[in-house]
Amino acid sequence: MNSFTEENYLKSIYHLSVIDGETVSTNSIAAATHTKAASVTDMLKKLADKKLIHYAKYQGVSLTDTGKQIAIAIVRKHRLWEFFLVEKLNFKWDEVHELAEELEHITSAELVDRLDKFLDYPKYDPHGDPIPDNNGRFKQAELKPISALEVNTVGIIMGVREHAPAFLQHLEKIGLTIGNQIQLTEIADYDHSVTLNLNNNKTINISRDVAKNILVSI
Amino acid sequence: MNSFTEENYLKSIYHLSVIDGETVSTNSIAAATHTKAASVTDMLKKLADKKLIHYAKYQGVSLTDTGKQIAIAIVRKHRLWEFFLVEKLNFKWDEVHELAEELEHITSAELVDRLDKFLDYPKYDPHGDPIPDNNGRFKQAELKPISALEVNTVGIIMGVREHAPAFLQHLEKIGLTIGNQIQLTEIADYDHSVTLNLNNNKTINISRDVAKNILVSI
DNA sequence: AGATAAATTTAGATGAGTCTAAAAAAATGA
DNA sequence: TCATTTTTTTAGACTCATCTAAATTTATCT
Repeated sequence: MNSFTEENYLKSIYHLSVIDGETVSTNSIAAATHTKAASVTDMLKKLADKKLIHYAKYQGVSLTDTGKQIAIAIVRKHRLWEFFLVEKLNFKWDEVHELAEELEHITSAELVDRLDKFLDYPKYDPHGDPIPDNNGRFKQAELKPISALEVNTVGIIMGVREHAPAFLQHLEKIGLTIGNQIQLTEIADYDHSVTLNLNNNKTINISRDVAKNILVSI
Repeated sequence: MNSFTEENYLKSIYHLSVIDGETVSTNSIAAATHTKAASVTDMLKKLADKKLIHYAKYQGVSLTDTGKQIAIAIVRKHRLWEFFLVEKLNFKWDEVHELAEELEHITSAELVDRLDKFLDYPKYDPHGDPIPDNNGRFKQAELKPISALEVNTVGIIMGVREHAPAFLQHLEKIGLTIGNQIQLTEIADYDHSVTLNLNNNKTINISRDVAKNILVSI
């Protein structure tokens, strides 16, 4: 079996490869796992020995099929537990990420599948991320950050790129959450901040940084 | 915070002190944690430094108030998760112990209390063990092993002393489970095996070893 | 291309938790 | 009681995951 730590490396490599493309750098893994590059190198050798990653010195890494399968299984667990925490235990969406970081390492595959059934096979977690099925299959809906929309575009908020509680609490505070319909009415030339019309007729202004981290379907 | 490993030692010491009385021996802890006595001694020093146990060389150990509080919190989590697994995810009572051994180490106290509420504050887990409330309080019902009953006594099965899947599966097989009413009709002189009448009018015979591990209220 | 900067790897050390083997203390029993 | 057995502790070593500091490789820039 793979240790808690090995699982976290695989998960980080997976997430980074989705964002940064096929191969992932040692430094980016160090940043994601809150460790130092030297520690990452040690672990990469170990994961390569186990044939969970493709690794050539100085060349970055990518997951093998087996490694990817394990990573996706962890992501599945993480998102199902998040859904459970919000839907059944009434946690708020900004409270569940840390908890799911622990729960995702519970080993039993049987448990995950039963949890999935109990929750009635949800397709998306509370942050709008797709939940892989028990074969690891899922489709990422075609989403764009608000920062990439043109003026007058209408969209529905489907997810976020940033899961930090501070960010999610900020969204709560300005009145944005998953499912909201928004229309982009203006992009400021000066700072690229964005003005949105909500369908409760309120108008709000968000910074480019915030706009980059909110994903919509159009 | 305390590590996964430290928590398991505290839990083991707690369980052993319930069975064996106030102070617990190094060897019994080694057996309970599947380690060697030398490893236990090392850990006892560490737990004593943290003031979680009272420890004097060669004299056995007992939990401090703090240590006991932590141990009971772990027991509470273990039993709540077992209840969840059986009641909500439809696991069988012999399947949940191992899973709960992992789940009991999830740290959040908030999570446990919300789980408790979600489950509607259950008083007993699937094996009949009492679930401590969020102040660590619980009452152990007055239970006797069947092996301690006299002939003709009627009782209701309330719990088991042994949680190994093999034992629980054996009970399933011979038709005994929690809530069953039984009447002890005979104790064999030869091997102390016991004959029981169930309230479906079936009669079964169980060995003394099995009788010692089934707890009834009379 | 050559110099400098950045990224990565190696070398050697640390702490947690475990082990075996040997020493020390406590319990047992003739 | 005192010799023997059992229990417990000490001593020293190992693995895992981490670190810092130094060396090496790759990338970048003029």
